[in-house]
Amino acid sequence: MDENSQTSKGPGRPRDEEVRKRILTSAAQLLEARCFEEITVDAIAEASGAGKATIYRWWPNKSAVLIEAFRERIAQELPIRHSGDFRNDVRQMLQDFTGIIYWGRKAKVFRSFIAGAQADPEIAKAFRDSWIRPRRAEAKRIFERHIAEGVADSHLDPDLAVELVFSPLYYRLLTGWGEITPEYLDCLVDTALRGYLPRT
Amino acid sequence: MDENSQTSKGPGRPRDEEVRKRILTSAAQLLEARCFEEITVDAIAEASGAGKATIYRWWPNKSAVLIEAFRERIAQELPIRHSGDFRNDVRQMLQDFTGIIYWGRKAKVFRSFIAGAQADPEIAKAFRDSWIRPRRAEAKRIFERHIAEGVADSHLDPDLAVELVFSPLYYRLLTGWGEITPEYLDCLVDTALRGYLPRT
DNA sequence: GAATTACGAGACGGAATAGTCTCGAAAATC
DNA sequence: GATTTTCGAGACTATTCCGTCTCGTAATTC
Repeated sequence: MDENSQTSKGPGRPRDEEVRKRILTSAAQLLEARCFEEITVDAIAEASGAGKATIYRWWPNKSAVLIEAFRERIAQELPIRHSGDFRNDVRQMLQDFTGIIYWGRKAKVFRSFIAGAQADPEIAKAFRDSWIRPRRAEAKRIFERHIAEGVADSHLDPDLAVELVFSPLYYRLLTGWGEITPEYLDCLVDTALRGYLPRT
Repeated sequence: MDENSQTSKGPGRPRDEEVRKRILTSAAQLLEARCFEEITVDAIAEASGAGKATIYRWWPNKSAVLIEAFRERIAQELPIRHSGDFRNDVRQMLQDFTGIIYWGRKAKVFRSFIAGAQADPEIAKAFRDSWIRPRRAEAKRIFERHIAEGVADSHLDPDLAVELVFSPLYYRLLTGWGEITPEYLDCLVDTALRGYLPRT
């Protein structure tokens, strides 16, 4: 953040932004294969073709590199589709989400990050800020929309509703109890949504 | 398991079962304070007053000690109370559960174990077998009972119902998003159970 | 009492790795 | 061209910790 301002200040060779990007890309790729603890600074250096000293010139320590790699390369936007149908929207949302954190290439990254978060508050905060918060906000909007349209119960707390449908996915990802299949998502949506419809 | 049979076989000093218990107790205590990776065999030896060689005579490696400590000292039974009232039973179940994994002294152990499970399938299996499976079975019985009595919907899948109410607790434990308060449990039960009542 | 095995204490080997430092070359300012 | 800073490469320091081994002692069998 502050380092960038030095880039074109005084004399001396300017810092190479390309190197920084290469390091982040390599770090993100390593996160897809190994867990947080298993990734070494030497491995990041070798994979990116950078020197270790260069890595430590951009970041204060290993965690900082991996956290920024997560923020910039992993936790990207997840476009939310709005079909108009309540059940469809929720179902689609869960499927897209599962595609990223469970079925996809990056599933290991999420497991690894949540694992790391248990011992390191910095990692926990980064995970919440750059992944959970935006995802919750998007999902909440869907529920609010359907509540406003009268499709969902007006007494429904959209925050809680989001939490209720998404947490089973984290549960299965992290405990390994049961698989997440499309059929499972169907059951999940059916069961959860029954309580969200307006009372007759 | 097999070692025990040697205890009173041939000549030589018999193995001291008390030492084994002391080691497990110390390991369990250490789990309450530090995370899985931070606990060293030396620390277990020092805390229990045992020699390192003795530890390695009982277990093949560090993980095995901690896993057995978890199984024998942490994941104990959680008595389920049955009041007869559907909502009460579920509410009480969630509260007792939260008391152990979130509010209690042992909360760190659970976070640590689930973290460890992400990188080590042995830990994952131990956690599922000695904690998740029995807990799910107990909770399932409660739902089945109320389904049989007609209080809960006959179409309700008890397994899925259990998963839906418990996973938000794991979610908050592991992500640190939001606290688990008694009020939160109330909302959770209210919202989740709305979908579980018989259709009119 | 001879043989055998477990015990506590702790030395030891061996491997891994975070972060620093050194070096010569490259790229910028003045 | 002198100076300054970054770069890649990798040596180096310092630490940590698992698992084994040794030693003297205690407990048990035969």
